[in-house]
Amino acid sequence: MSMEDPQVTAIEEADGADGAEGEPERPLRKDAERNRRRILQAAAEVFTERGLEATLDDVAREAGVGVGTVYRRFPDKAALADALFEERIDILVELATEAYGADDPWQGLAGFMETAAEMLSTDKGLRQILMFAPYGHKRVGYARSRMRPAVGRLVERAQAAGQVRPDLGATDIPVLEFMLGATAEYAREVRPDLWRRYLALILDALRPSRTGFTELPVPELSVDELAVAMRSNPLSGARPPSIKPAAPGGIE
Amino acid sequence: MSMEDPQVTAIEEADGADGAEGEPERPLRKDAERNRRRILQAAAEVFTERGLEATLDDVAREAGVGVGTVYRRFPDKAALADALFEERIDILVELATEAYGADDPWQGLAGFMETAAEMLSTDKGLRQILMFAPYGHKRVGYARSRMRPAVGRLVERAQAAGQVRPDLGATDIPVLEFMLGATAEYAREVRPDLWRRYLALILDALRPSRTGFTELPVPELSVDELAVAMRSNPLSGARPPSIKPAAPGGIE
DNA sequence: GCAGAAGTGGAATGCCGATCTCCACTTCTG
DNA sequence: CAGAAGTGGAGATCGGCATTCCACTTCTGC
Repeated sequence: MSMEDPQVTAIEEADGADGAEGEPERPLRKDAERNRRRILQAAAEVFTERGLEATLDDVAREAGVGVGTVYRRFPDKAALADALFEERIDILVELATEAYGADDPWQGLAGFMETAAEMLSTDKGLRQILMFAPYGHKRVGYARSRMRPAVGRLVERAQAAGQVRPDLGATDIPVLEFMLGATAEYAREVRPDLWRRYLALILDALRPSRTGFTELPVPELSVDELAVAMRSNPLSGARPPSIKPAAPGGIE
Repeated sequence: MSMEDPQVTAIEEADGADGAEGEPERPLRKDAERNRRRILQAAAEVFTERGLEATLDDVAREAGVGVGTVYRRFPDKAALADALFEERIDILVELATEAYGADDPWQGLAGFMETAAEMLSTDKGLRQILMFAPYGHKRVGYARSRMRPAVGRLVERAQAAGQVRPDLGATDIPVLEFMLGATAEYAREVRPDLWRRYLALILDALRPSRTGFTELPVPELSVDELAVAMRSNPLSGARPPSIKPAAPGGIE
């Protein structure tokens, strides 16, 4: 039993993501409430787009408020991110569960993989939270514990139907999703949907055997696109210092 | 036009990777020479292991010299990295070329993909230089321009032999290698060779059709391993501040 | 319509980690 | 053995970011 309905959207209802308050209610002032919503809204935009390395100043600017205001509502960055992604993680878990309802076992699995990849590739913040769990260990751990059996069932059912190779494991799914997410990020600037090509490839790999191959939904990267993807990628902690200050001691 | 023969190995011959000297020679003092070699050696170790975000202090410590000494030999970090990875990039290019010599076209392609993935998954610095090109644009660009046709030939030959699906493009190969490299990094602490499992999967995907499936060489990640991989991953700029200094006079 | 509570902006603070410089000292070489 | 070459490593400098603080503004209840 969860203590809160997981249906509520983070944007509208999350109140600091703690839920261990002695005080039941304390209606915010009208303007404050409006600002709180703006902040969540802005955080959604910024974290989704640029990931968790975006600063709270960025969020504040996007929201049109000062940083102080952000801190008045959320104890720290982690709390904000946590509140924000709660909903999305729940959606993911729900997807895995629902997919079991599909008539065709293969469709259930493949469809889930596609939808999940779709979410992940759109949402850099979600990707980071799920893949690297920098914040919200509890929430993510909980989500995973619900996800695991759901995905497991999905895989096993498809295997039992002879639609998926028997040597595939349940944990392969998140790893494959990780690969797709990484690819999406890599190609984001040139081809935001390149991951679909590789999902199709992977799905072909999951079949126990096949005659012919699935048509790939997206063309390969051109050589130039590949070059741009490489260059434009802001990932990795290894960036050359923007501009080197010349020797400072020289003149005084 | 490069002003130096790209064949020279970085460790033994690179001298600062500049090449714009008026002086043709200036033999280093014996101890200096020894140190220079130690530095390259240490850099190889450190950058390979921890990637380019390792600091020059790390390199210096590993080499058993002071940072100043490093700076005396290499103008800056980029120059050191550049000198260091030159050789490895060349090896990669050579591999692609050699693979064309294989009798079986499929073996040529598959073997190249495996060897390349092997190099990439072992060497975080190489991965970063190739995938994200933070330094050494010129060198990497040059390497790519030689790699492209070699890989293209490899793919086309295998396709002509009916061993690879015809909708595969040459640029798919580096992208797939990227995916494998990312996976290797992800699972590094728990299972350094997990990428082999996914390479096998991908290779199955590349066939135009198949009866049965290749046995996967490495078992799937256990649930615990997956959890550890997620948690232990130092990637991504979004780390929570190690310890928060409490507010002075704060309660709790 | 007003007092004071609640809320606000954003400059300022503090922290951290990284690169690169500087120079008193050590080691080599002729 | 003198002086040139080389060395170490402390610390100057930079930049970026989370978080705090407080003078000021806005709302709300009466």
